[in-house]
Amino acid sequence: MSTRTPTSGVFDTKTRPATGPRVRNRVEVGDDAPVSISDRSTANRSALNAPSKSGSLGRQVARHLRSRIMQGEVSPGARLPSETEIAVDYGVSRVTVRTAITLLESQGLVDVRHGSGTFVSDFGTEIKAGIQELRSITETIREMGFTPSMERHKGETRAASEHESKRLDLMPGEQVLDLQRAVYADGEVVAYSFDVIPTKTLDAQMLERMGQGSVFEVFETIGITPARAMAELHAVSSQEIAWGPQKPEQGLFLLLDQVHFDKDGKPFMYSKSYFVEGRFQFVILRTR
Amino acid sequence: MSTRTPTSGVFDTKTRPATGPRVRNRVEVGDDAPVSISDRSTANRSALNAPSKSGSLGRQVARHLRSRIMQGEVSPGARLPSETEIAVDYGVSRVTVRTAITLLESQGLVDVRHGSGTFVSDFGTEIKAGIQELRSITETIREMGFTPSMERHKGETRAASEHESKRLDLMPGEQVLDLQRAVYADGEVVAYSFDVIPTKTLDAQMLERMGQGSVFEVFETIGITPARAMAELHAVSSQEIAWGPQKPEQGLFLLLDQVHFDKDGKPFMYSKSYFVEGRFQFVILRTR
DNA sequence: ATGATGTAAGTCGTCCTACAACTTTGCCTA
DNA sequence: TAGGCAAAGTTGTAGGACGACTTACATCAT
Repeated sequence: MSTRTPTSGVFDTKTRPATGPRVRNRVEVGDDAPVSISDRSTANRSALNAPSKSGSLGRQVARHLRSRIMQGEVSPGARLPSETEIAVDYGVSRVTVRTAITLLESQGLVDVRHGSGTFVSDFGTEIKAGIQELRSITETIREMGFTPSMERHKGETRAASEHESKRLDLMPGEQVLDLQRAVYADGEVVAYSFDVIPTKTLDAQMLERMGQGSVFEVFETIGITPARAMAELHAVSSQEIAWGPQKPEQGLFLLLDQVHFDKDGKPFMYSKSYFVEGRFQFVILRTR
Repeated sequence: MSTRTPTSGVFDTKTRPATGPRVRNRVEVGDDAPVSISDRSTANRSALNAPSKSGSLGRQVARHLRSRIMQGEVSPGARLPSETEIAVDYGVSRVTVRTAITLLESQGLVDVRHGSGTFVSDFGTEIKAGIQELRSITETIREMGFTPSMERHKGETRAASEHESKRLDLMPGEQVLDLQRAVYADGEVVAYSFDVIPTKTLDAQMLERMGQGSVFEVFETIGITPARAMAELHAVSSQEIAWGPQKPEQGLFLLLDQVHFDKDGKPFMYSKSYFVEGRFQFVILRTR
């Protein structure tokens, strides 16, 4: 933020130096700042190696920028560094930065204005609980600042129903793991989760681990990366869904009925998540 | 449904080998076809002028490609023409095509595979009723293949409530138009819509027109373009919402509680849309 | 015949350079 | 003082080039 005007004023004949209006501290890149790999200017380049080396460079940069924004490094409404600066910073081309920013913009996280700059969306950071980002329930709860936990109510293998077979693209009668769990946030029930997982590609050990932690983590270990989910939304009023002492009185739920696909487009899980109305805020950012 | 047949699809007007080396038995458009507006090779260039000249070139191309895909010009699973071909076809640079395709990919409409091509997502075309695309209810109904209509139940100006003032960023007690309408699809009620619109920037004539057709169209005429909407989802069970002969028995609704913003981030409408459960299918494509 | 292998063409990913279009701001002029 | 001009900074688009990846096909060894 050091505001240093190029006061060198080398040439003041009669017309003022051709200094630009904006007083921003430019870095004078072109002249005396050769691009060195170990240079401070490419500080963020290495940061891409650590956790997020999957996907194209553009996606990696997008992920990294996203996390920086989410952590509040740039406050909502504020301007990001210019595309050129970011490019130098990460040691990539401006094209790559642009694809990254295009992604962030389509997520509603930033707001690109031609001729002016790229700005952090005013409510972009509130979308943490957004549905459109594909992440597990526990992940979402954690990002909202609560402590997630789960209680297994049921976990057995059985034959898939006709409806499930259709959704999961299975042969009739194939075996599936039927997992029923209650999801807690800070000790309060927020959802009841019903997962159906084909057992074909799983061994007994995997099945056991499914019940404990995050189902997605187990899938990761066997090379299945969730890529997309097709979700239907419904309002449900029923007493047949919940259980336990915290069973909600009115039995009103928001149902997320979804099929999960891996990166090859193969369905690998069918889940119905009944969110207790009022205890979990769903937010969607709709864009053009 | 999701039987992944690598369909040789109905995409190009010409036939095309599935994938691979593709010995270029095609028409060799790019070479001897100087960019002429009336030329066949740039047939789609002019198509951009008609209805969708707003936004950057990349967005225009994205919109046009999107509509082509939605109309079934390219069947799900089939490959799109290469980026270079599309670029020639539209008379734009490959950079522009890439930004367009990046947008479509982030919407889950297509699936880009490095070294192979860009493919129409297997379920992308089923997302017509998707929430994340910002469009009016009537628009959505029309895209689903039904005929939309509306019946105004109430339309009066009054002072904004505290809750509404907060959402719309108004001074306490400012005047708003309270619009209550029933939304029909092929003659069947699918939703009850409650819109609240600040009257500050509207004259009497506008207010009258709001009640008739699409509210968004009226906004368009005064230069307000909806850009984003922040929506909350809720399950609601109540007998106080609906009216008329088609009032649903069980009173179960999916509530879309949303604030609409223009391109400058100013809120201009607050609306609660109660969708009758079971009559309207909400689909969300969740991506990483 | 069969299977492995190399090769070539096609396609997306990234880079570079340059310029156009737009926005902001200061300064100058009228 | 009000208005307009100009320059710098920013994003948008263009064109060319090359690398990385995928796939079909020809070739070769077995």
